[in-house]
Amino acid sequence: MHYGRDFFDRPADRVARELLGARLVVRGADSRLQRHVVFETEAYLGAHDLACHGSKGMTKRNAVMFGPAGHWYVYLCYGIHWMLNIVTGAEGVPAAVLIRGAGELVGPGRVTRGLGIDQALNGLAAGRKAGLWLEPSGIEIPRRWIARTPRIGVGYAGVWAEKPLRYVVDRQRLSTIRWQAGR
DNA sequence: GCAGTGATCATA
DNA sequence: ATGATCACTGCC
Repeated sequence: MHYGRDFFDRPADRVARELLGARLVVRGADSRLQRHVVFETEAYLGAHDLACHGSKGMTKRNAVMFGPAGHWYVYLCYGIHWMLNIVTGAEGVPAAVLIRGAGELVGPGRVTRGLGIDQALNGLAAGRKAGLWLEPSGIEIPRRWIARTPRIGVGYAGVWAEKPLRYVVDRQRLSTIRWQAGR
């Protein structure tokens, strides 16, 4: 079963860390499923977080962030790249987790390009109906394999640019775990 | 190291 | 209507 609203209805930094090792599952046009293990995420905490889109109030673009947890927030960046986020926390709190890497897809723009994701998913609840969801892997990632760093590309955000809200698990080690788990 | 890309948003 | 901005990528 996939992660639902309860899992995402928590602080974004907590969700971002716990999504490491989870599977991002997409149902393709041929209805086959692709699974990609999430290895990099970033947390955007809410209106007080100056790197977060929600910090400037609600707009047409970011309205989904203010809605219920567990919905996809997808927007276009630099005119080319779709960014895939999952909304977290209480309704009215504009928080989300950006999925920056999963499986062989390294980088947030490559994740969406690789999976064929665009604005059609924006606002949909993560799940079977949307054709894209997250599910537990059952694998516990050792805490010491997780690196926390400042978020990428948010230099404009003052002190918030420095907060260690990017979570990365070493991909080499991740592949080792999966192999040990017998897959 | 930096150009490309175009929707979005504030300003008018 | 116009101009600045931008949670990035690929090629120099």
